[in-house]
Amino acid sequence: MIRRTKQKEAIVSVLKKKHQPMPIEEIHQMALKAVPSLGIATVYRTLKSLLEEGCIKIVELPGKPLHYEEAHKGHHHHFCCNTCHGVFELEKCPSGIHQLAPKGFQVTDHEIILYGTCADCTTS
Amino acid sequence: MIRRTKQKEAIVSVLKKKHQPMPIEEIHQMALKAVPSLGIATVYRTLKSLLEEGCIKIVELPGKPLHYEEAHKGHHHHFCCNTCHGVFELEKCPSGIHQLAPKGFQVTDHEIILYGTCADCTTS
DNA sequence: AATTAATAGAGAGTTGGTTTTCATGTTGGT
DNA sequence: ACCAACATGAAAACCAACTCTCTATTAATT
Repeated sequence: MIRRTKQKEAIVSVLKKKHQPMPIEEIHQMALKAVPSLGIATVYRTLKSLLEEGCIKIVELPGKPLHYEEAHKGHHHHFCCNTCHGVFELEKCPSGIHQLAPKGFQVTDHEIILYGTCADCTTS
Repeated sequence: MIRRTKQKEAIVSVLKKKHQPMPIEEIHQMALKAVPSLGIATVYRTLKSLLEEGCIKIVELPGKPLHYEEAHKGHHHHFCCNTCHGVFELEKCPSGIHQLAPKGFQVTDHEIILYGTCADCTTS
């Protein structure tokens, strides 16, 4: 039987509130505000079960730890801020990208990552 | 004084022959054919100095160990084969990608990765 | 050929991220 | 309120990638 605990609720709540992919460490930091005793192992365990339930999904970014985001969003890509290291979602996705592949190559998926400075870091 | 050793030559030769980004392990495997006693530490050391000399550069791919490729190539992106896990270079790069960013975001760089099946794996 | 200082190889050690262990605490059903 | 099962927290263990340490080897100069 699966139980309802304040730890789980805190973690899920963090992911619901921040609409950006977050690394484990940041999820832990934010959830600590609700449950100060929260251990990192519990964050790992909870994210693992949320993944298995299909509620969240993993975002892999080169050279960064795994990030997690809610699963119910449509196809999209990401922007990584080189200043604050935040990861933001991009709405649009250019068509025709698959044509970049050489002849004979079958493309099933693609990833686009933009790097630069986010709006907040640009103005400040 | 910097010396010319068969180990270094073997490693450089591997990178020169295979025109694809390779992970350390694969570089080691191939260079072992020329120098059977070659230790992995030497591969790391040599790649590090080649990086510092600017002869090679790092290719970071989500969820994969660092790959290395020769540095003198122009701007390009990569294709990852889900079957043989080889990484291939793409020649073209679509323009206008930077316009995917939201207002106020400054884009300085971008990464595109295609996933699928390479020509060899498709036909066999 | 001898010298000597850079390089190599083997294995130990480190690092960052993640999982496991186990004693303790908590939840939900009775 | 009680109890059994599940969940938690802390620390240890784990893992893969990478670096360091130390002794032996070897390239380049003499």
